Amino acid sequence: MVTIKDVALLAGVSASTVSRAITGDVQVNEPTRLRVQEAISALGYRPNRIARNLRRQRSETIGVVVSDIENPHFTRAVRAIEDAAYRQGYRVILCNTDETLEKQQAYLEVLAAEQVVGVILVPADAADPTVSELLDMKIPVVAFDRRVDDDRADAVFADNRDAAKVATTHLIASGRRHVAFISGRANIQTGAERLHGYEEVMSLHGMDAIVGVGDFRQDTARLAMLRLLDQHPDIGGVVVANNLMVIGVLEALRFRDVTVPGDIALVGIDEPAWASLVQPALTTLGQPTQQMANRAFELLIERISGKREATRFEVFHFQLHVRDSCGRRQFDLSH
Amino acid sequence: MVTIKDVALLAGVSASTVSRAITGDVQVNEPTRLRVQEAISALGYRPNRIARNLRRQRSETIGVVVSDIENPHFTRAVRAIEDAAYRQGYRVILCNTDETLEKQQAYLEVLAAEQVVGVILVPADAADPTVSELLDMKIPVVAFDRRVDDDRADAVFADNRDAAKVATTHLIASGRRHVAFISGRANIQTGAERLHGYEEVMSLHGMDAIVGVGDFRQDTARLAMLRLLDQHPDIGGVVVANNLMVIGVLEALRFRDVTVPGDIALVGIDEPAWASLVQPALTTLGQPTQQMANRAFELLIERISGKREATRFEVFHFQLHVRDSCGRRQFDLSH
DNA sequence: CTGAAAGCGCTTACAG
DNA sequence: CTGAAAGCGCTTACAG
Repeated sequence: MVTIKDVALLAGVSASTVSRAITGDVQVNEPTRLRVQEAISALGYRPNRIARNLRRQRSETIGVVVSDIENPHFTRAVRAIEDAAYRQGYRVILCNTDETLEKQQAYLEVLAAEQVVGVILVPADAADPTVSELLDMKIPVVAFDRRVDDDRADAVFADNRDAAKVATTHLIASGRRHVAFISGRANIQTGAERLHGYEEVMSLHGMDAIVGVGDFRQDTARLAMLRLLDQHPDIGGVVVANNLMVIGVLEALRFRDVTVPGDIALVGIDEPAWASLVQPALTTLGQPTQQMANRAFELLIERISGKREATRFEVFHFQLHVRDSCGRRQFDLSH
Repeated sequence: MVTIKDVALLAGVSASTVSRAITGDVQVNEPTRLRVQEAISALGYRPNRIARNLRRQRSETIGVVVSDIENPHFTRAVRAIEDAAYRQGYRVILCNTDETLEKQQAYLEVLAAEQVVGVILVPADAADPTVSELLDMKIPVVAFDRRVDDDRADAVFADNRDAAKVATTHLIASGRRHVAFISGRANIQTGAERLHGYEEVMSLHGMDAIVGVGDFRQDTARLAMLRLLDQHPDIGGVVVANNLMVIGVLEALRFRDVTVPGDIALVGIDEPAWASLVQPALTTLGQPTQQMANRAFELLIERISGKREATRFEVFHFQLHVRDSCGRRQFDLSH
């Protein structure tokens, strides 16, 4: 391995000068700077980042902690963050928690030990004290998709309660009765808020809530939907709390020969790439994932660079994409 | 920040002893080990990984370089790698190259400077000399999905030529004539091999190849399919070279009111989560992405631990999933 | 089994 | 503008 000393020797200067020529924040005589550059290319020297980080007491790495990168919402978010990080010279350490507190804590501790400059976190548990430990260490944390309890952390999320309200209202307005809800995990903020939005609209219309308990994953959603079909044969519509569960619900409906939107109208929360490809094309509520991720990164950078002291929450809004799964377009065709 | 010296002071031992008590590879007297442990918990000490890495001249981080994590094939692979890495105590730095040599080189250089212990790489360019530079530095590289030219790198990939052959043969055997191919990038190994497999089968049957040039992305595939429909109104089947392009092709077919499998039968290479949800359900060739990723990680660990000297290539095989988009099931129903 | 010392490869006040 | 020196927080031969 070629070190800064080798470069210094070849260029006939001290290691200090080589260092200054590289970082470029201090004045270096132009001829000597050139000689250093030549020596660097001649030797193929690459500064050892670990040594630099130790000396500077900081890395150029951010931690990105999501529940599961296979969820298209988080895939897109991670991609957007990685893009922005690359442009600004930061590295991204990717962590999946599977919504477990254990993995979240383990990973946050690793990130602290790695001296990351900041963390974007989809919190599995808003009350995790490890988040506060990071903040105590002056490592900024931006919560994504959900909030954390420690109010020193910024947060970027969407109005999940409103999304469920819009979805439920849309089904009722389309003439559906006995509208059911396949919920995500109630112990996770997005899951709880989407459920509450649904319940609120149902109670507003004097209707009973019909909830199938899922956990944001395909398999349990399929089971929940099958059970609901047994218990409530009169279901006329269903709101599904996230994209992965839509797959499970569609499987259940096909298995039971229930037609969509004929027998049951369906609205999915989240907008996956395949929303308009499935049969029938899905009516969805999509959130601006990419913008949200970009904003989360910007907020983190503001903290890293010390530009901002006050905590900031930013709330984004879902958008309704009306397609075929709630029967709306059929109405349009009849005109 | 609490350092090893603070712990040593509180425990009444030297920093060396604290270090040995933590790493645990050298004998430490049980009572002193306990005192050290107590001091560690009392102070909430976490060893600084950067300092450790600098001293040990290696990190515990691997680099994972893919073309685009939004491609479901790579999403799944990255997730599998991250899981395995977590279990073995490694961190994952995620890098997307968008199939460009520039980003690949920039990232590989960053990973070298970060002193990663190994790299799993989906090469955008098999001839990139930066790969050899890594190998020169004794940083093992495992190529994933494709090979690299430097034969010191292990490689895990699937038999892409065979996949295209099976897909094309399946369409011809289903009675389709004028079978077209929507290709990926010909300058990328998987793209070239899939194209060659198609051409081989077509020429074997004395048929003319009908190729729409795509680049593995949705938009260009849509355009390519539209153009093909204009030029060859008699197309009876189409093989699509990857999952993202299937979306574009289906959009084009719908736009032109071409029915699947009535007018055109379709086989997609890759097995995305939505394969059985689209209408009609897609006949696909799926590769065992998760197994491949796990194997790639194992190969990397063998190199990192110095257990193996010889380069290894491992070839996995695609599996045909017959669904509705090539009309096969309709045949079955008629029995 | 334990401590003192050296050193990993940088950066950065401090002089000059 | 440049160099010598100190030091970031660890680990690890070397003694004892």
